[in-house]
Amino acid sequence: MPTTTKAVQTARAKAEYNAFLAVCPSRQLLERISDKWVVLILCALGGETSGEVDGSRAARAMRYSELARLLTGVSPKMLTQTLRALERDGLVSRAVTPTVPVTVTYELTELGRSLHDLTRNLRQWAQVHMDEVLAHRAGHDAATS
Amino acid sequence: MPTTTKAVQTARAKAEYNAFLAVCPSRQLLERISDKWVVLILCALGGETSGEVDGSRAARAMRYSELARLLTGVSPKMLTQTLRALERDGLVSRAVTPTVPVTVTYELTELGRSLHDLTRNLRQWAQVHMDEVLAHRAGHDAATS
DNA sequence: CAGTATCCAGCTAGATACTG
DNA sequence: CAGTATCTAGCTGGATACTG
Repeated sequence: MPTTTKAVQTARAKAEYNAFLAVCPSRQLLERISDKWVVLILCALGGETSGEVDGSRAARAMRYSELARLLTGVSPKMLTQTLRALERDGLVSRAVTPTVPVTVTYELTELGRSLHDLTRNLRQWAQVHMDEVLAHRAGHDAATS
Repeated sequence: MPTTTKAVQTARAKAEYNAFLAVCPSRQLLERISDKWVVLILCALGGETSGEVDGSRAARAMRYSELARLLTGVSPKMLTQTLRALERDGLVSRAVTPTVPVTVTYELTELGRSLHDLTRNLRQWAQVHMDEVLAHRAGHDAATS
């Protein structure tokens, strides 16, 4: 069988590879939070609008345009797309108030807040270790050049 | 000035946007760990070769080909590229033993292990909450269809 | 106000073949 | 064994214009 062997092997490898991915739940989580707009929206709705690490800001609901203004440079497409995805996963809730014109607010759910706590921990680690990482990177680049 | 206005506005928006990104250190960290091969390599070198959560497996050095075999489906290009990036950031160390043929092993550094601890926490959260997320997602899809 | 629709460019990952 | 080199295809995100 000269024609199938390669393809079969590839398919098999793909299957195993997917299996390996599947057993790593942190992968699934990363798939959700590794999107840059997700992190920023989480920050915004979680109340981290400044660079502070006081950790005491309250989560609050924000309007679509409010988010758009805060996440400077986000296109309506990405903002909507990201918010929809987060809503789909039960991390944010969307509330429509039938004023004229219509008012829509987004807010972290309980689950969303627990995820936000995680990203806060990430931020914590980052603030402690990223300098080290960046320093090592710079050193490595200098040594290699 | 009819021609510059738009571009200037865009550039300004980009700058502000980058500033907002910069104040969020967790973004930088995510930039590093959100790569799927990074997570898998961290898992592998951290000793999480199975889906177990016993948390007691020791980190160990692994050879290039060993990693390639474990991360089924990874291309040599991606494997090398990812390992180099991790080495550059001081998260893994690369050791060459001048045997014939040459033997190369990779190992988590102290910093790498601390990052691996983080991904373990992520895995923890994922195992607790991902079902909830996926259930909500399924429910949302069913309601929307 | 809060989106939707469309188009396009850039980057990245995968396949593949080759080498010290 | 442990990579490097090259090419290409697909997806993602950004710009932009339009609408209930």
